[in-house]
Amino acid sequence: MRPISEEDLTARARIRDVAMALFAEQGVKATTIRGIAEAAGVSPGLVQHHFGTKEQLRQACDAHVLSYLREQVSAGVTGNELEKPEFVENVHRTAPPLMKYLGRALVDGSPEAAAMFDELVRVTEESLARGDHSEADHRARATVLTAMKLGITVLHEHVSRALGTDLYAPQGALRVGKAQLDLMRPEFLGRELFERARSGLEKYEGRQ
Amino acid sequence: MRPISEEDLTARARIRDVAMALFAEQGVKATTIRGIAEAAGVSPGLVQHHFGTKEQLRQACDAHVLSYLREQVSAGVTGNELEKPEFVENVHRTAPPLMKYLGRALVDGSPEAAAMFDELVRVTEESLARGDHSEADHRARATVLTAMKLGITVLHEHVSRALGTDLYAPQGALRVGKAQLDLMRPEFLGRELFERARSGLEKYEGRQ
DNA sequence: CAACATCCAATACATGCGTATAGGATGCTG
DNA sequence: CAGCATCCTATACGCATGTATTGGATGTTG
Repeated sequence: MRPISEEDLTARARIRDVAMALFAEQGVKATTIRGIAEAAGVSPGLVQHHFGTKEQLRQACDAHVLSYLREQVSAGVTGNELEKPEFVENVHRTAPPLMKYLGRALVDGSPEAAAMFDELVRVTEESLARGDHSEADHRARATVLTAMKLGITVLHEHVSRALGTDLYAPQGALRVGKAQLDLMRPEFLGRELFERARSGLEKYEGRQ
Repeated sequence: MRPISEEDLTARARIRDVAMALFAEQGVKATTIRGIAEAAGVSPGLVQHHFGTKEQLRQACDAHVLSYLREQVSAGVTGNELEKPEFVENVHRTAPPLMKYLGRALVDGSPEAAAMFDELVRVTEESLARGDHSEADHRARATVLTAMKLGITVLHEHVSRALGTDLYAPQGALRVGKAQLDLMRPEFLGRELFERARSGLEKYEGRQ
């Protein structure tokens, strides 16, 4: 698995990645085709050649995060890749730009991002209902839970500033992860999953 | 206290309110002066006459939410207005657009909104440190707490959709409020404040 | 080698935008 | 009533942007 540098990527992929970064930073409307082209080191015409219109480029970005996230989640959950350090390492290197884009897409009103939000609420609700058969408002709890979780992503810039550390750097992610576990009632992750997460974080802490 | 309808407001205030709503919905860059003018029922020139440039209009919106929020918070906390139903009623009628704007301003990169985030982190951290003199990472907990809380505001559209109810309608706010209390460890609000919040919500529930 | 598809750059064009400017209507003040 | 400030509209201008078009360079295929 060779390290992927920017120059190795095809122009098309480079344009897409740059577009995702700029969309995430400035929003779709404030990002220009010319700006993307310049940042990617190509001509504006090439952007158009590969993606047609700006809207289609945005959809390509949406599709890319969606497929990436589904892929990694299924690899991490169904396949037991989570234990492998190389998997974790790889995720930590490639995920941040995608997460930032997802956060912006949620606010900018992308249908794909909205669908992903709904899906997260659904699986969270199922998980909650499995552990607690009372008449509690699982839908509301699941919604609040995913909104809070994603809220940290959406507000990553402010979180990083308040922390004095980049949220997507190891120390930042660690502090935020532990704080989340501290603040949350353990029941809602399932005691077992909760402990697994805590021990995972502490093992990670030991490595640093 | 007469009910304030749109027509009672001066043109300047009407423009500001419309601008806040459009900025919140679409973002600053995607909102046009002409769009604001049309929605406010005035000419584009008038927007310019009252606020100069689009950037100055944005700053005026920032200043307005800031002063409003500080005013209401101080009235609710230091003054004991929180018990009065008319105060609560008034807040519930006027606050939603301002909260939506604040949420968007945090993502769009307004310095004022960032300052408010930092201030919230600071007071939250002080509150946490007051109740717990251990060596816990109060800064991280405070940051995560405010990011989560504001995250619900920023993602209000998705929260409302997942709930099937407007977050800023009474039932929606109630469900979300209760879910937040359910998910959070009580220690972090302070036991006393926690119970006060819960009883307040339930009293409110009884009214509906 | 010829024909062609693909990748890429350069130019041109129409549109929508922020803003500057000029002028009209209204109400207040001396 | 005269002068003036304020509120408001209409028009115009310069600029940036999305996109269409044209043409060249490169590799691929028959």
